[in-house]
Amino acid sequence: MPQLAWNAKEATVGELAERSGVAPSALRFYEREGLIHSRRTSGNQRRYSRDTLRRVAFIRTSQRLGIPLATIREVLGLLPEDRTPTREDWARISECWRSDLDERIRTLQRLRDHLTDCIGCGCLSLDRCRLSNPGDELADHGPGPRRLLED
Amino acid sequence: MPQLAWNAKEATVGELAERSGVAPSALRFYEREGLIHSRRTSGNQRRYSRDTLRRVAFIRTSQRLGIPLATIREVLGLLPEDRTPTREDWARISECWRSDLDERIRTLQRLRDHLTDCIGCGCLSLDRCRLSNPGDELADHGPGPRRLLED
DNA sequence: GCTTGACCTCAACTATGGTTTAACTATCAG
DNA sequence: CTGATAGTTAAACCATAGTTGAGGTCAAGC
Repeated sequence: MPQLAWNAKEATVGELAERSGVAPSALRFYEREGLIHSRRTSGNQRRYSRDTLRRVAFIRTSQRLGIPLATIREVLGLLPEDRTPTREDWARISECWRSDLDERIRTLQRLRDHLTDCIGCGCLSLDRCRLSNPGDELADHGPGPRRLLED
Repeated sequence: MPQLAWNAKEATVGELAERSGVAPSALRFYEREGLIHSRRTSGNQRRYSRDTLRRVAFIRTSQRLGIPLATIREVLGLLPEDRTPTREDWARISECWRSDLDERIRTLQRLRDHLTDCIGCGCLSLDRCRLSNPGDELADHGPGPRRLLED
């Protein structure tokens, strides 16, 4: 059984995984992607400082809001590097997501209203229907599944 | 220059692509995935009946609403197979997306409200914050990017 | 000192929604 | 009949967000 206590000392991947509820493979992936950082022991094992737990919490929460990792990484870059982030620091960068959420809600509402219209007229045709016309107000750029309904 | 007129006769992939604004590769992909169907000529080339254009329009529109192809395929299965779908048929299956959209809008609104609370208290911590707790009201099942914030 | 469990890296695989490329064939206009 | 254009297939590749497995190392308890 791994040591769950983590008093003022560093954590291993396993410990951070247990504390955060995030799989070790995911933590290594986040590190590879530059979202979290670690010190290495002489034997090349990861050691995480205590504020990494909050960092991981922020990442997971942001993902639940539908934010892609690349965007989360950018915003994490706004945290101060010279000191441990304070509650105000976290609150400040959390603000970044609000306008994003507002925007997505508005977009979905517009789409729903158009859909209601289009069900009424039964159109859903390429040239007549506003829903079918991407240039109208939405555009998904590039292939592959990325952010759905992004602006 | 391909024949853009398509009067009461069948269309090739290129023609359907031009009319629908969807790349030929995507149309072949949709066919492989069972979302559209075609007749084959003696030389193994695809020929699409005219109502396929509307089918493709429905697919693209649904994708713009954030519906995954697998779900779109299921709903397309509700169309009558013995006759060309009428406007009422299209309107009927379009209804399927409304509750889906409503649900997603409500989910995003809940998340936004929680976020506003959490910015206020600056928490975003694993055990205290409602946003960080997946079992609460949202759950993303399985790995990989699929529907974001689905229910 | 040895065994056990946890760690390391790298590569391959999952799923979604396609695009791109290679090698080959069909169809049509002149 | 020939050449251009458009079609065919399968396999490989893109991004996102990881997981899984192989093969090897580290650290701690006994």
